Amino acid sequence: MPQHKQPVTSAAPGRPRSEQARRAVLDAAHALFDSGGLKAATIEAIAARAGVAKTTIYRRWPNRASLLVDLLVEIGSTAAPSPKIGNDPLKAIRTELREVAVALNGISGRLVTGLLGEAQGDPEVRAALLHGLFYPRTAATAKVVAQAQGLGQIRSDVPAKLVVDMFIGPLFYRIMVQHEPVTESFVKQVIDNTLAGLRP
Amino acid sequence: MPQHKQPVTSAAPGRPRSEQARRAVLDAAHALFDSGGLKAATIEAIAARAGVAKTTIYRRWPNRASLLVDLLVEIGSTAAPSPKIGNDPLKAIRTELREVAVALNGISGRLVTGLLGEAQGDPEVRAALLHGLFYPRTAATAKVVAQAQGLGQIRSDVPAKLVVDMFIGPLFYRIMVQHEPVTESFVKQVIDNTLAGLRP
DNA sequence: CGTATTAGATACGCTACGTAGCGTAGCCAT
DNA sequence: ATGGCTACGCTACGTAGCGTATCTAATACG
Repeated sequence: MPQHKQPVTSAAPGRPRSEQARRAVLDAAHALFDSGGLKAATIEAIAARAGVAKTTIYRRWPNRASLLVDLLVEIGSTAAPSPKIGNDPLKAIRTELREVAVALNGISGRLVTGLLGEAQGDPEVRAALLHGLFYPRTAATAKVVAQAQGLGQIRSDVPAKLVVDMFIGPLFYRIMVQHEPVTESFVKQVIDNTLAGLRP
Repeated sequence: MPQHKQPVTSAAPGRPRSEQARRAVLDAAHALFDSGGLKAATIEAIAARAGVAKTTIYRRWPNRASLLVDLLVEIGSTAAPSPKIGNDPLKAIRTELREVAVALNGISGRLVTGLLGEAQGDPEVRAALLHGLFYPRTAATAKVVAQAQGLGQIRSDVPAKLVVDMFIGPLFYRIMVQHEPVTESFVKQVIDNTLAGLRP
């Protein structure tokens, strides 16, 4: 390991990046999206509001979508932390889905919807969304499902990924299309009726 | 009924709108979206390709999204016709969902995703999508579900709309996020496992 | 110090939007 | 036929936002 003097986080030469600038940008983006939706959160508006030059933004993010993905991941991970491993997987799943529903009903839902739209034409945005948000969360939930399968609470011949999508899909669908609201009772019914078909 | 001479569709004064122009526009939009995705289907590109003036487009549609919604409704209604009422509702549901999956895997899926994204900031686009696509289709499917409930194939205490969303949701979710493909086997598994929890 | 890099501030070229005005084309009623 | 009305294609315009280039000042390290 030829790493004599350098600490693991070797300080880069030159002026370091201002964490304050980064925060100001993300906060400004958050506020703008909150009040005016996706199309209000332009790079120029964000820069103006954050008191930051456009170039500072472009030094950190290649485009608007990447910035908003970062924002989404930040919001999403605080709003709905990964499910904790307990001794009652089914209960953990219920809690998790309720939290996801709450998050989706908030800013995250609109943001995800908008970004997924933009991701259609931009593979990098799609990749950022998948790796930053969907893969980690799906994996975490799938883990709990697998745990439930180990305890014989869910049939083991059904792929965990499928189960996760059966749970999340209906919530997501309603959030995206907005034809019906995602209420607590809706979440409960989806869980109950889905679980009924998955018991051994 | 004071409508002596006039036919029901009284001819408007002035030069009538060219149906040919309309077709050319929609076809051009279709082709452009097909090859280059949402961001390739700009108004200017569509106008150029259709051999039509930009103003002609703006005379008919208030913005790009409305145009594309019209296109989507056109594609969607031909690609996946409304489910036919047969004497085996469960089979009809399976057929319907398979067709929806095929349509979503094609152009419609990308188009819907993109438009739903744009619909976030534009209530009119959202309304157009709901009334042009989602409401009619959901209602048609819900009807078949209700029929199945009448025959005792599906529990009657579960709202038909909920059942529809439990079926469609997972497909839609995968199409939107693209974390996993929507295969025939996936559709079958969703249907089987969902139905298992909905039987009386 | 010298060097490297970021920060802020403009300015720039580009694309696309949506609008306006012009002259022409087509349909109807007089 | 003619006049009224509207759609059509064309061109040009002003605006918004993107992403880049260029400059000076600030901030770290050796």
